[in-house]
Amino acid sequence: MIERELFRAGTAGARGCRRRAVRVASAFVRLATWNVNSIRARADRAVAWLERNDVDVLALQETKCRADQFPRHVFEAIGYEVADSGLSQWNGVAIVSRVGIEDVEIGFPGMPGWGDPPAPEARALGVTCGGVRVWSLYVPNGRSLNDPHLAYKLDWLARLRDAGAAWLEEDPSAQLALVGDWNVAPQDDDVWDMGVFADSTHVSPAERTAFTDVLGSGFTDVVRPYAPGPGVYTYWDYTQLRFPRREGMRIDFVLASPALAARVTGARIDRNERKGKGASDHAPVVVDLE
DNA sequence: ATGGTCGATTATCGA
Repeated sequence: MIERELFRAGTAGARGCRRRAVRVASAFVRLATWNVNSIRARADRAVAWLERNDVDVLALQETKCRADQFPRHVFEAIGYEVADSGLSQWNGVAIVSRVGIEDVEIGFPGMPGWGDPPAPEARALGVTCGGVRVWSLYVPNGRSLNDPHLAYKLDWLARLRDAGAAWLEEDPSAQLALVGDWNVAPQDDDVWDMGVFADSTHVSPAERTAFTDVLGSGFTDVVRPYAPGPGVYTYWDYTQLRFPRREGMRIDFVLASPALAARVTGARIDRNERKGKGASDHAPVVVDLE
């Protein structure tokens, strides 16, 4: 981080200039994802968190606002660009970046829809930031094991796997990040008590297989090695005193392509951000790159 | 005690 501050401040000496030559190819170093549960309710908190944590690119989920309602100005005021999927009052995602945003794409190729508008494609937003393709994803909630929303969720994940495989086939050296709220707890340790989830979504074999299939198409969970369980979660229900009781779920993930995974130097889940009045029910997940 | 809490849109619904 010291090197990086020198680089940004332009105060590095001759030795720093050599570092700069190396750093040019690595346009950003800190990537995060956060289900904010309404960006309007959380704008001040999100801005304070960004500044405190020196984050370059932040993918947001559950923005819960139309494009015209997104509080762009508060992010632009601190030097971030904003891309917003903008179509849904409920399921929207966004990406804010201080290293620029290019090639904005709403919805991934083959992404299935659900019913009528508000547009289901708002669940996925792809942008390129500093040579890294970042997808902010809000995977559908299956609601319950017999609900047609679960079949939709499984289809959605299967199509995402297909898209991911196609991107990597086209360019095996691509730096791709699939980040967001996956609404899947892939391992038993990713919930506090499997007994509670016996007949619930998020832990069903079908959902876990769908998630694992995305990994199988060439992606890696780059956070788990730096934040191993058990007892490590990214979400705690507002009800039932779940957070103080440490009863949560690990359902937010950063999946990286091989070229991007090779750049990862660290990761953490910011559990502190779940504390206090005005918190989202999800914690931010942060990945450092070199 | 079969709820408990948020958020958005308006007495419910989704998470």
